[in-house]
Amino acid sequence: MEKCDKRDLIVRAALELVAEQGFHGAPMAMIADKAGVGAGTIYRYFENKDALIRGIYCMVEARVVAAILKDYPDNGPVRERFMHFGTVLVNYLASAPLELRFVEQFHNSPFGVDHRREKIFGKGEKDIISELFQEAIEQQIFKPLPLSILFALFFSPLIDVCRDQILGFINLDQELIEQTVGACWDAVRR
Amino acid sequence: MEKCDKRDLIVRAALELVAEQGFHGAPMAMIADKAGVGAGTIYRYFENKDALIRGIYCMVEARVVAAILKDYPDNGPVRERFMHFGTVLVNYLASAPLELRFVEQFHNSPFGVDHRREKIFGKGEKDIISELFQEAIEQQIFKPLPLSILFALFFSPLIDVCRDQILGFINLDQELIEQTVGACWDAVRR
Amino acid sequence: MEKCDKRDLIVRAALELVAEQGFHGAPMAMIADKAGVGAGTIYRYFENKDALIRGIYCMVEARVVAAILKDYPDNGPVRERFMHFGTVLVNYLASAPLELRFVEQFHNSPFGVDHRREKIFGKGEKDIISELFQEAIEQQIFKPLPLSILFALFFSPLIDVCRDQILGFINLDQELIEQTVGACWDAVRR
Amino acid sequence: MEKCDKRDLIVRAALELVAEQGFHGAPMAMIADKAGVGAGTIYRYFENKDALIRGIYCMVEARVVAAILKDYPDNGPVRERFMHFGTVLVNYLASAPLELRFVEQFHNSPFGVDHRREKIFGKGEKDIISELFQEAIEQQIFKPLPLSILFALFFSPLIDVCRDQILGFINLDQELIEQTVGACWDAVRR
DNA sequence: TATGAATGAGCCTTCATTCAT
DNA sequence: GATGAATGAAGGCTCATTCAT
Repeated sequence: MEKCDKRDLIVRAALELVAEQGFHGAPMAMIADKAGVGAGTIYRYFENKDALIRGIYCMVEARVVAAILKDYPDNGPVRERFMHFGTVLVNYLASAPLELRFVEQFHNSPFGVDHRREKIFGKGEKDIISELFQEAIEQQIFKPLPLSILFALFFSPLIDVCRDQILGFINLDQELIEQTVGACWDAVRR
Repeated sequence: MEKCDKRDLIVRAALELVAEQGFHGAPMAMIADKAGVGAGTIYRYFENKDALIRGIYCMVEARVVAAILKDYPDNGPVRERFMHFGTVLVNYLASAPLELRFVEQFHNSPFGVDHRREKIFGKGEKDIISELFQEAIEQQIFKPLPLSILFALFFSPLIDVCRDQILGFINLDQELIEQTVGACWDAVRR
Repeated sequence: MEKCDKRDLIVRAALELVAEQGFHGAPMAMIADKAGVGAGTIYRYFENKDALIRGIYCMVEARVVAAILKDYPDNGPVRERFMHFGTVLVNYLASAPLELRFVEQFHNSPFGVDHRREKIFGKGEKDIISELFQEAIEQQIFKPLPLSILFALFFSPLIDVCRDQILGFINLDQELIEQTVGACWDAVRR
Repeated sequence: MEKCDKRDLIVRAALELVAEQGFHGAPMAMIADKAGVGAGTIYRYFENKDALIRGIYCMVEARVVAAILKDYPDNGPVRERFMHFGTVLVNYLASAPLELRFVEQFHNSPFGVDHRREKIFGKGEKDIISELFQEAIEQQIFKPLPLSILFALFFSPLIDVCRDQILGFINLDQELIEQTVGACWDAVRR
């Protein structure tokens, strides 16, 4: 319990610092300080800073997936399920600035590329989202494009929009979110 | 001549290093080394590392814009002009891995946010692309969404796709490019 | 204990280097080396080089004041008290070459001017020496001159003499010291 | 002519920068800039930075001596001649902040010590001031103290007072100057 | 297990000096 | 003679990581 507790404190502190200040602004000592633990303690839970960063990413990813899958309309029509994905994703990220900023930092770094490579060429345990895309392609609901292009068409704009919302460049409301997700749907559907 | 020569060597070296190794992997000494100049020389051309990075970004941005505007069908129908933008952009970026990787590093950093803020809230000298978007909105060709959302819908997937191409995750050909750009068009058009 | 130990080692090393080689001749790395600590360790005890220098100065000043106040004839006649100040000061400084050289370096530097300004215009917590001067002025024992001029008349020659002694330009003994301090007394007294 | 002109420009620029910013604040490039010459040009007139500094000191010293000897009452009584030295010196230095600040920088540095050593133990070309001190000692007007102590008693306070005037810590007028020089006379006379 | 002082390699930047023009 | 771009050693400082307690 203790162990998990500290680990969590460390992760939270690092997440916040990286999100707000970038990797540069998150030295281990500062993370430890913010977490209220000794600097050396971090190394009990993570082999080194890279491992810590990757650990945080996994956690964030898991949370996002969990959010998306909550109330997921398993048996609804394809469009409804995609709209669910999109709106929940935007609602989640737009209200989780730290997670979003962190993820963006992560994606552009040696980490990001490796992680993406792993994901695409890796053992490929089927996840529910990929499956849904696959299904939509097979049912000829989606354009006959490679999976990763469809991913880009559907998710990239949403993440960008969340970032702009967080940075105060736009002001999302539910209607705007639905319109935007709808636009992404238009991009992928036949 | 000499002067331009050195400046250019420095820029190329820095671009390459940042693109391949990230900001972390591009210390000034290494940039100087790769450029074949003394470490101090960089500071004759750029006030400091930040200025160097920003300088490179501006150069890359200018090049991309130049590429996009080449053979731009000024008087063609809106859709044709957008397709031109999209395909030229993808062709350019997919064949310019260093520029693309650099730009992505740049966008996620204090630099990037500042730059974006400047662009959105700044003096706002009308650029040709914004004008085209504006026009398409007014003509009710585009969905009635904020400009920055339309930008995200149209450009984000394209850039993501270029990245995947460069990293070898997909294999673009002209047909695929056109289909992808077409999908982006579907996202923004009414 | 450990902490004080290292801090002290650093201070000693810096004092010695600055005294012997000037500020220029005392890079942080060399100080660390001489102190037998890592370069980074210095920054655990002092925010930066400036703070280190100022810290040393305060320490030296405190030591000098302590030396001067030892056996101070609180209730003796004014002249005796001044002679005490002068002779003890010279004896102390003439036997503390490092302190003296350091203080001289310090006085001529941005530090020195700031420190002097602070002292003269600052909150002005009354120190025992200023009080004694004030008393001597009020009792019309001293010439009616501004305090800082009296300070100069009494202390400047003494410090100069100490420096010459240390540099081997003269050879002080107790008699000479007393004669010199007596001369300074002649300068300030009516 | 040209040559002397440039040399002078360089000296003036360096004097000003060193006086105002200290040695740290006077890089060769900045001196060259302020002098309106090329950086390399300085090296035509001075072997290196040290030589430049020493050259400036010699110039300043010569000017001060010249000022002191102007209207020097060759045949006046000893006291009058000393009062002349003192008052002229203070008047000169108090109105020449750059020279004074420079000299103070110079004195506390490897330069200063070497220069002083040279002066005391050097070939010892008799200068007019030393001669006057010597004379006063022999006539038993002065206390029987070593020459360098008498120098310290007479000159140190005056220079200190000038510095305080320049830094705005006191406000000298002719009467105050005379009183102060008089006090210095009291220090050295029997 | 937890700590945090200590480390030292490495970073960005400055600047005295040189040398091709 | 004059220039100033180029150099690279050196400086102040940071920070991931270790280890004695």
